[in-house]
Amino acid sequence: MAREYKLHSTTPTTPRIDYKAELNEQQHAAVTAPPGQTLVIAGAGSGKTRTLTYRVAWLLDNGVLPEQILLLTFTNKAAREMLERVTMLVPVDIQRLWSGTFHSIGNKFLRWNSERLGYRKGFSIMDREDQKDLLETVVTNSGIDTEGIRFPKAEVLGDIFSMADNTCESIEEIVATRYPYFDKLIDDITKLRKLYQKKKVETNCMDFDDLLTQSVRLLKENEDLRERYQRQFEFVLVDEYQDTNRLQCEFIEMITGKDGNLMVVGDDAQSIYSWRGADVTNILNFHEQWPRARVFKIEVNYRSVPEVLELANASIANNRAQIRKNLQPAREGKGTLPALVPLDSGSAQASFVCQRILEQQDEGVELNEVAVLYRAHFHSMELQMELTSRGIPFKITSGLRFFEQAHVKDVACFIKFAINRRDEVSFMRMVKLIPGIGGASANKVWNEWLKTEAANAEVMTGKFSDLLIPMTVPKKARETWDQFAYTLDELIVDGKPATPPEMIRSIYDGVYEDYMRAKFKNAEQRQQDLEQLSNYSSRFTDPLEFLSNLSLLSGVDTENKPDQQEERDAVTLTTAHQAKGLEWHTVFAIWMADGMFPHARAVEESDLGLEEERRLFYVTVTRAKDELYLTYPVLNHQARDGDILMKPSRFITELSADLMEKWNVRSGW
DNA sequence: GTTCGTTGCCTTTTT
DNA sequence: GGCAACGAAC
Repeated sequence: MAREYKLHSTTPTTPRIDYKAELNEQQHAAVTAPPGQTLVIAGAGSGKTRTLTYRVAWLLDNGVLPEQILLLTFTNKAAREMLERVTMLVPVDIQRLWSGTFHSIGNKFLRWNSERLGYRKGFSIMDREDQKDLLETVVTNSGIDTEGIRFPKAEVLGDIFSMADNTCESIEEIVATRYPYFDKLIDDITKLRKLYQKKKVETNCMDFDDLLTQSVRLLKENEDLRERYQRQFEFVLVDEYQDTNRLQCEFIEMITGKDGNLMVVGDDAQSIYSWRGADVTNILNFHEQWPRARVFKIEVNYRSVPEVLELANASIANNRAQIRKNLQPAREGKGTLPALVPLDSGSAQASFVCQRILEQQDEGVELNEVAVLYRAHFHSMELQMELTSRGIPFKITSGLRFFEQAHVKDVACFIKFAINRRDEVSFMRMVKLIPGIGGASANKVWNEWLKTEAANAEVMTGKFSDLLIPMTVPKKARETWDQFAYTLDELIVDGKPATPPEMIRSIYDGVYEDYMRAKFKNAEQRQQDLEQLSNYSSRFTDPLEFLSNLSLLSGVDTENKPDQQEERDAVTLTTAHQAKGLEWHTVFAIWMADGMFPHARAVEESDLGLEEERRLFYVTVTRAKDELYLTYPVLNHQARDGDILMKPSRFITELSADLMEKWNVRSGW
């Protein structure tokens, strides 16, 4: 006979949450859905994050261990925010929970198991620029004649390969559908892809897409790993499912298993990443892949006033491919309609936005509650200048992320090379910083380096300087070259890498300070960036982990900003894409002119392109809680063609005029 | 042959 | 403002 024995928990018992009281009926149904496969269709502003958060809390509340939960989100920031909210509901050590983007989770798997794929330990991660550099050398060494004909540049090749990876289609299919003008070059492109893949293994580097393709390969080819991970991750949750692609879908399948517990949450009306290979059919045909899946809908919008929501609903109704939803407002109307504001010029538009922001501030709206959204980064230029000259603080999600800035990448390439001594891209970047060394000389020293033992050894035993200084370099470069070699010595102490902050200090003091002063006008500003980088790095003892985080997290500044900066009251400037999941009291959507939004190129592509632009417009307007301004300049001044007459966006003209109020703005004198 | 400054052209969205 | 192509200087 068996005896029942209970082990008392040393932590206080989890407080039971009153889920019924804190959630609406639809949310409650999704949160407490039984195990199995679940699709949650959640409209804009319907408490999608809230639902997922409570789902995680509910699982923990029902005895699921944090380690058994895998939470996949679109950005690392979203994962962090969700986990922070979970801890407010239930006492749990969120470190134990697995959460993050597909790439960061894939990276974790690969760090443990890269040898099984023919890689060495401690591979480097290449960003798009590194990828481009490596592809350039692959093309040059391939012997393929790229002269005369219109041969795709390295960047375009990277896009083609990436698209093939993410959609799990062949090069032939990708070229046929997206790059028909390269039709005759398919053989060359396919050959280059093979060469590139080989080169990545040789240099022990992975690009962003490898983090996923190789993870999927790893799980497909190794039954033991597949079983182990499937057993561990009892509950898999996926956010923003409408923006997943074929490859991510396979990843989910591998990690969940045919009968696993999977909950995906998304809104097909907000699918805006097809250009990156996202496939709306993932969400539209979810039940075909998972026949026993339950479907829940959440159709109450808590965010926006009815006036804003009506405009959004009317707009998205023009799209054909979608799941019909009936999004209902929970809030009371205010009686003011969204504003349609034509302005004379781009600068008038900037002035208008600034003036309205100041007026709003007087009315008690904090700057944190105001955002300006646009289709493309360069749309914000004029506004940035105007805001600066008026002294209105703003924070901008810029085109370049922290890690992508030249000076940060420069410093990182020293660390990368010191750790992965086959990292050709980093080596090249590093030595080309030396005055007098360009591509040709760099190639020569690289080939010499490859012949040394240190390039192939697991651990670095000798000194870099002993190997590098005897090499022949141009006379002009000699002195700096030696200095570089000694700097590298400081990065590896007794075969062990120094700590990240020590490395950064050595690189900066040893060589980079001089370089930066000579090269950049704003050296002061960049020095502060590196200071911040060093601060950030101090939390890591393993440089590899530091580097992974640097390339996979969206940036140091968002991750580790001193409170003062983070809390500072400021207007947000962002692209519509990056505004995903966020909300503000007042939203200005600027450059709402045809050709700008929708973007001219997206319209040329196909009907599908236009529908995606409309979904992006839908995302834009549904960010507004109370006030929405749609502005566009009537005249667009261009350096080459002079003034061009602009028409309002077709997304505005196709709407009934009584959904908004037109403002006639006149300039003062 | 190699490096480096100058000129002219173009500008979507990102993990 | 960023990048490729071109041409001058080493």
